[in-house]
Amino acid sequence: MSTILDVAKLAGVSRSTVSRVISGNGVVKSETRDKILHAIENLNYSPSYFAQGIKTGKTKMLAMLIPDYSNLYYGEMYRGIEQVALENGYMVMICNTDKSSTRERIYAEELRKREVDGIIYNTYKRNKDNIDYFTKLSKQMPVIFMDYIDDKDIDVPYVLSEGFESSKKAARYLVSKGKRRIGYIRVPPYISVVQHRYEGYKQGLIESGIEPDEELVYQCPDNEVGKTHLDVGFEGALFLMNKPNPPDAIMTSTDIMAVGAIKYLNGAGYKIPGDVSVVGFDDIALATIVEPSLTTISQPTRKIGEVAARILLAKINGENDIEDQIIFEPEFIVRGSTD
Amino acid sequence: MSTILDVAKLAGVSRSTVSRVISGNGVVKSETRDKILHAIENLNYSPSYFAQGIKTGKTKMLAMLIPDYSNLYYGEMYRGIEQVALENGYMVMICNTDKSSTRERIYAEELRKREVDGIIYNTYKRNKDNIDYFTKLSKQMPVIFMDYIDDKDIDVPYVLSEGFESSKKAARYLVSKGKRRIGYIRVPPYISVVQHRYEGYKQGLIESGIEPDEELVYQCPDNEVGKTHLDVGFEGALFLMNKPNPPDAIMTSTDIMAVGAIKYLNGAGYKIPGDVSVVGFDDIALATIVEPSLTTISQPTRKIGEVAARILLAKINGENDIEDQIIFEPEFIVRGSTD
DNA sequence: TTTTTGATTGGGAACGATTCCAATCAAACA
DNA sequence: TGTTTGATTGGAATCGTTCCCAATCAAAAA
Repeated sequence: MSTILDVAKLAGVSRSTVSRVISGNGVVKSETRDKILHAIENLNYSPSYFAQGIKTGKTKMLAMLIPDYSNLYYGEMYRGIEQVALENGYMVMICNTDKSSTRERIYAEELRKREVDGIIYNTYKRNKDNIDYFTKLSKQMPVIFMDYIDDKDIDVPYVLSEGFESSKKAARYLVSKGKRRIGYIRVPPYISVVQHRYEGYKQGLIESGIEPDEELVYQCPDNEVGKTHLDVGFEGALFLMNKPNPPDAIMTSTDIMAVGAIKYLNGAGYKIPGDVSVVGFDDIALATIVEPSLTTISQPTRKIGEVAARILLAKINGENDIEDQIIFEPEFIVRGSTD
Repeated sequence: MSTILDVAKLAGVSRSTVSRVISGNGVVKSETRDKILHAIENLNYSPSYFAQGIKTGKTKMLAMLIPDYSNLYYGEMYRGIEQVALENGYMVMICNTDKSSTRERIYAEELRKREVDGIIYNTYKRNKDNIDYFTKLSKQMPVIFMDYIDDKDIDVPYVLSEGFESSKKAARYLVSKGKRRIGYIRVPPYISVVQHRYEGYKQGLIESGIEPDEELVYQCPDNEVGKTHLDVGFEGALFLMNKPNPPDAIMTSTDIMAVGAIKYLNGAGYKIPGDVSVVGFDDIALATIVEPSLTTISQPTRKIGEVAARILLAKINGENDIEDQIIFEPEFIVRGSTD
């Protein structure tokens, strides 16, 4: 690999001048620039990230923490992030935390050592220590919280989709379709958008004149590790449908849970949506693969990733006055599992 | 962030001595070592990857090129890689090439600049130029080809699953179940394991006394971009089932294609496996989610990732005499789509 | 023609480690 | 007691950049 010195020699100038054209800081006469550009071309030179990093403190590297690689919601978000990153000469490191708070910390520590320029933080457990850790971290370097909301005035950058109004809408839609016993399968109420979805569901029932019934809500136990949303959905449906007075519709916190529920319902011989309607949340690709296809609330997931990456890059570039708390409006999409 | 000099000062020794305990090269008196370890602890010091990298030329970073993030086969492989990497202080960068040869090159170029220590190369198109590029690259730095096989004596490191024998077995199984018109949905015959699977299918038929019928083979057109295996499977099933004399079983190159086929068959009202049996290849998680669950040939995908990572790390550490061409034997798993 | 000015360019220190080589020192040997 | 030896340790150069500051140079002004 050739160095800046080789380029300088070939172009007949000094290191400094070459550095100026590479980094774009400072002026260089255009003939000189051309000579240097030529030399760079000839030598197939590219500056060492190490040497640059040691001086500038920038790695041109972003990290994305995700709780579960196999949840393609994050895959879709990643696509948006990757696109923006690549356009700007950044690379993205995916850190799969497997829903473990410990692994979040291990990765955070590793990322600190590696001095990544920014962190996109997707968490699942919302462990208080970790939230505090990343909140504090966000004062020192660009960090953006995804899908995290405690109250809207919290002092960290975030990007998320609104969940309350859209869930309310879905619940009301089910009622308008003649459903009366609408169940819900949910993850534990960690402070998060997921809780808002649940609140929206309840509010939707109330506004439709139906009293929410705790009997129709299945919440997966808190402490079961290694269990996927798919399992939770399956078990939730099994649990709810075997009640003395089972639901005629089921809403869930996420699409994957809805797919799990559909899997149970199909297997147990229920007709969807005849016996039971199902509504998910996210609109992942799987939503159109399952049979019947899934009515869901669609987040602009890819867009969310893009926006998060842009905010991060802006902050890295020192633009601190940008808007860094963004809430997207999702869209209710009707498919076969309700109609 | 504190530097090695801070540690040296606090411990009352020189930079060199601190460096010796960090890198583990050279001897240090155990009392001195303890003092230094204490100082490191106190200052929460960790060496700068930049400064280390500039001297050692090592980034402690691996890259994994994958053609499609949403194909969870790669997700499972990644888990294996990640585990080994993390255990050894490495991080893995996932590079999603979206099946584009151009993007493969863009990423390769970027990775060269970033001087990653090793590359795990999953490709889809097997573009000749790129194969050559990575083959040449593999002479200069650790690169491992995944699922790639032209002939077994090719001179690059690789890890893959055998596809011929297992596909043969699956075909024979279908015949033993009374199926006679066994179709196949496949991707174009780029040099690869996928071709071997197809050959195995044909051989299985021949050994069962059935003449392979080209009419029952659907090969997706070569030039359609943005089309997923899922789409191919769907279209393949549609194509085959609407022939004058449709198949009574369908095998596919990959599970995702099989899922696409199942989606069509379900939608069109065929009974699986009564009217048509379906067999996939890979055993991804989706295989047990679809209805009916998918009979398939199971690769030890995670293990494959682990082994690939270990080979890479060995090479990085200069162990060049290790075995670096590994072939795994997959397992035939019977589920609802055939029984 | 000499001086001033602004545009370019070069030189050198710095970034934070690693590593070779020389220096130190105490114990062992003669 | 003087010398050799091996174990530790320190010093200095080095890796490939960036960036401040000083030097150079040509054109414009005097």
